[in-house]
Formats: sequence, C-alpha cells, structure tokens
Amino acid sequence: MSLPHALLTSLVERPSTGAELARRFDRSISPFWQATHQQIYRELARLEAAGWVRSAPVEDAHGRERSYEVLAAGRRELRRWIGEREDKPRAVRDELMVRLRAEAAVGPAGLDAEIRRRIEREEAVLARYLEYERRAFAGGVDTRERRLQHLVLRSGIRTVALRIEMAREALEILAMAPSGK
Amino acid sequence: MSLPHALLTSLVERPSTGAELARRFDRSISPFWQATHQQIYRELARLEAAGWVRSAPVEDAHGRERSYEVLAAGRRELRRWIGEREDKPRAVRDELMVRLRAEAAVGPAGLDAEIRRRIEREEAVLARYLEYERRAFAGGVDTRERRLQHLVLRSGIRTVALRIEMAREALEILAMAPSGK
DNA sequence: AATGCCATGTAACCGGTTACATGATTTA
DNA sequence: TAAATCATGTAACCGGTTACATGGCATT
Repeated sequence: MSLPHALLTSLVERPSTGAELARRFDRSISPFWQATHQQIYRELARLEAAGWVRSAPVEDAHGRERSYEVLAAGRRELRRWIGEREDKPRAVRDELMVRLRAEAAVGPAGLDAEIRRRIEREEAVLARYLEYERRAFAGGVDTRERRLQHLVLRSGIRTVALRIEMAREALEILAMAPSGK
Repeated sequence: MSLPHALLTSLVERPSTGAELARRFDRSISPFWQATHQQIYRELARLEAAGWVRSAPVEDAHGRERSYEVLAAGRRELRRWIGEREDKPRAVRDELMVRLRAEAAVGPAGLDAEIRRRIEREEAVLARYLEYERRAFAGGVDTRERRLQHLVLRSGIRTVALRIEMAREALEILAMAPSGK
C-alpha cells in the first residue's frame, strides 16, 4: 500500500494540485510506482480525511483546482512508514515470462511479434529514463538526497535494460527450429 | 490476466490435482507469477466451466482430490493467447524504491534495517533459483523447449541479483551523514 | 479417541483499472 | 459560438489477498 506515501512524498517535495501531482508522479517515481488520476483524487480525499494533508482552492484559479499540502501529522506518518517492516514484499510478475513457458509447452505460436513490440516499447522507456538522468543528474550527484534519487532512477534504468536483454535472448531462441538443437 | 494460461501451461505439462498444481507452480513459474491455492481452485472451476479442462476424482484417492487435464479447446485457447497482443503490459512496482524517495525527501528514518531484511530474503530466493538451475539444467540445455525454460529461470536469477545489488548500493548511501557529500 | 495435517472450498475486502460525467477554460 | 481540452470526480468491476470453514486421513 504505497500510494498514499508516494503522494505524501511528492507533496512534501512541493505542494500541488491533483493534476500537477499526476504529472510530477510520472517524472519521478514512475519507474517503480504509477497511479491514474482517479486513484490520485480518491487517495488525496483519504489523506485529507486522515488529517495528513489539507487543501485549499487555488487563488487565481481557472477552474476547481485545489492545492494540497502536507501537515505535520502527514510528515510524521511518512517517517513512520519509511521505517515500517514490510512483511510480504510485492512479488515480481511478468506476463511475457508466462508466455515463454507456455510457448515451450505447446510449441511455436507467434510469440516473436509480441516480443518485438515489447522491445520497442521498453527501448522508448529506457530512452526516456536516460534523458531524465541526463537532465537531472548531469552536474554530478553530491548530496545524500540526490544520490538516493539517482539510485532509484538508475535502478529503473538497469531493470528496463535487463528486460530488453532477456527479450532479445528470447527472440534468438524462438528463431530456432522447433525440435532443433 | 495470466493466471488461467499459466495454469493451462502447467496442466499441459502434466495433469494434476489443485494442490499438486499449487506446488508445481511454485517450482516452475514462481519467479514471474504466483498464485495462492484459493486463486487456483477458483480459476480451475472457471477453466472447467469454459470447457478448457476437465476433472475427475482421483482413483485411489485419500480424500476429495480431483485431477485436471487440458482439453483440445484448452490447448487452442493457450496457443491463441500466446500470440495475442498485450496492450498494456503490467507496470513494474517496487515499494522499496518508493521508500527510498520518501527517505530522500524527509531525511533518515530507519530504512536501513528494512533493506537488510530485504537483502536476506532476496539472497534466500536467489539461492533457491540457483539450486533449481543446478538440478534442472546441469546436463546442458539442448532443445528449444529447455532453452526457453532455462531463459525464464535465468531471467529470474538476473532480476533478483539486480535487486540485491541495488539494495546494497542503497545501504551505502543511507550510511552517509544526512547533509554530507 | 484426540490431535494435527492436508485438500478443497466460501466469503469479504482492497488496490488498481476502466468507463463515464460534469463544469470550466481555451481554441478554432 | 462551437469544439476541443482540462481538472475533478463517480461508479462498476476484477484480480489478488486474507480469514475462515469443512471433512477426510495420518499420527499419537
């Protein structure tokens, strides 16, 4: 249940409206957490009900925009959660790997086209992450805070790169004749 | 929605009871898909209702054991699914990364203990995967089928190893003085 | 006979997803 | 002024998780 705390983190970094949060979310934690705008609005309402954030209409606003900021209780909650024991870490899931095993069991079934699409998609993601890295960490990484942020981004980069590498190997194997050695 | 097809794959490899499936699931696809016994029983009932598998009481059974086997329609469905276009691939999620960013935002909050627990857990998983690999692929990997199975396992190994490596780097950074460079 | 284990199952819940609505601003 | 866009929101659904139940077998 990381979404509320991911939102608190984003709001600690800078108070924002829901829509702005959705956009910033995408640029910071997106390699490892995601949320649709519906989730974000629902969760912001809960955070406010819990007394962890408070909202106010944006002054010279265009529409119904509301800006949220973290309260002291929210900061306390965030710090508490960071140190909390995670009993059952979320399991890794990757549908492509399930398909590869299925293909192994029943023989060639046109999986290669899907893998090529995946490689294209993941390469686009990788390029985006590398661009983030270039823009945000070009001048070096000097503080503890920046090192942590950089580590998260580098983890995302390494993870995507690994997925691409494995997909390429899968393509090579799939190209083999079904009963060939 | 990979669970039904992961089950079909397992059942194609060998007809089984629900409980045996749950155990074998754990040994084959566990790096990339998981299911509790409740999910498995629920899904088996659906597969049977769809006409993809059929079940019969186990002959000399101890209790209520039922054995499931894949029907021709189930095989067709599995092959269809393998080649199917995956529109929105499941996003990667990793709560530890969210915590690292939170820690970056609000300062030290005891995250290192949690990371050490994670490293221990992941190393146990890695050891298990390596043992699978030693037992199942020691004699070489000669056929296309075995190469695919091996690739899936190696992907699991590489993924876990990467997670351990990133966790170790995180520990090093967390050990820095909060405002130090 | 009592206890524990195992296979099978039911029920409730929850986070995440998808489809759709509404009122306002901006653009053509 | 009509059309497109944007921020905010409601509602339904679904896969996965958790808690609990039941009845048979094995062990003591």
